[in-house]
Amino acid sequence: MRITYKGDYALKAILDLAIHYGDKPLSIQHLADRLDIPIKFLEQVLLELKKGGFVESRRGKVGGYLLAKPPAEITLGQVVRFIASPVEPIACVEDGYKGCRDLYKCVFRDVWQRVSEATLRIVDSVTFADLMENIKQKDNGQLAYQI
Amino acid sequence: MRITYKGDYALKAILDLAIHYGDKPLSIQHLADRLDIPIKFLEQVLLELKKGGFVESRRGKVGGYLLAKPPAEITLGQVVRFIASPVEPIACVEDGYKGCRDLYKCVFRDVWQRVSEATLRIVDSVTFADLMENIKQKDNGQLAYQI
DNA sequence: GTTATACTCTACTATTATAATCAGGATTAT
DNA sequence: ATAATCCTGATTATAATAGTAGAGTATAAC
Repeated sequence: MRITYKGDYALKAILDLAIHYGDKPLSIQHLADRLDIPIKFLEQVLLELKKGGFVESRRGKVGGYLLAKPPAEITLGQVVRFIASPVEPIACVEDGYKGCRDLYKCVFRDVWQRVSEATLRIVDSVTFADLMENIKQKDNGQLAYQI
Repeated sequence: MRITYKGDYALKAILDLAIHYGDKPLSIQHLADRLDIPIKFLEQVLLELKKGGFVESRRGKVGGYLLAKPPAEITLGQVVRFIASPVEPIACVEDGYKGCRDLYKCVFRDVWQRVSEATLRIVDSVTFADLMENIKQKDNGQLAYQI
């Protein structure tokens, strides 16, 4: 697994929307400013997240983005797998890989498999509600606005 | 952590040298043929591995490469950290990262930290002697030549 | 119904990482 | 000597990543 800027932006945007879950929509402009993300890039990311069912949007004057589900129902793993690179650490599970003559005998693959599983166990167990809780703890019971 | 072809090649070359530990040197040509790696690319990889102290080389007519240490003293983690991309799944531990305004409060970072640790626990616990043992088990007590 | 505000969509560009290739030069056993 | 082998540095090709640009569409408010 490798978290790119795009994935990082996606996670932060969702966290911000989670913090404002139940409120009015947050505009792209607003999110971009708060999260320090190039606005046109964030547009693309949010559109993708919408297709993935993570967020909803409202157009027009009081439009913006909303979290599509309660924060407790979205895990880091779901977002990472959807928007970022594969969780697997190596190409040998992907198409067209030709580094192995006999994949069944590859002893490395077993190790990468274990790494994948360990990674998934972690990212699939963390929800955005958990992250909000962590923020409160770090910030004396407040939901910090600086992400 | 993301294993590239380069890292994959490095690991396979070391495994092959481990299998032949105590024998005559293996030439780049030989390794490239057996492992199905572009020879000029493998040259670069082996040179790098030499600088890292993983392998030794002999020039001249019966030259080639040798493992610099017993297979039991080289872990996957050592090689991966040396030759491949960073084990950490994200850029926020690297230089020049500007996706966080306040790194100390970043709740994601804690998760990536846990992923790193879990990954390291695995790759640091596997030696090339372990891998050789696994090959034997997969191949009815033989050390398979097809990697 | 006009307008301001916001999202939507498609295409393009720059930068970097990855993978591979090329052309020789240096060393050493025989 | 010479053939086999490693050594060195430059170059190229491809793809992924990150970011930019601009025209279009929907909607709430007036």
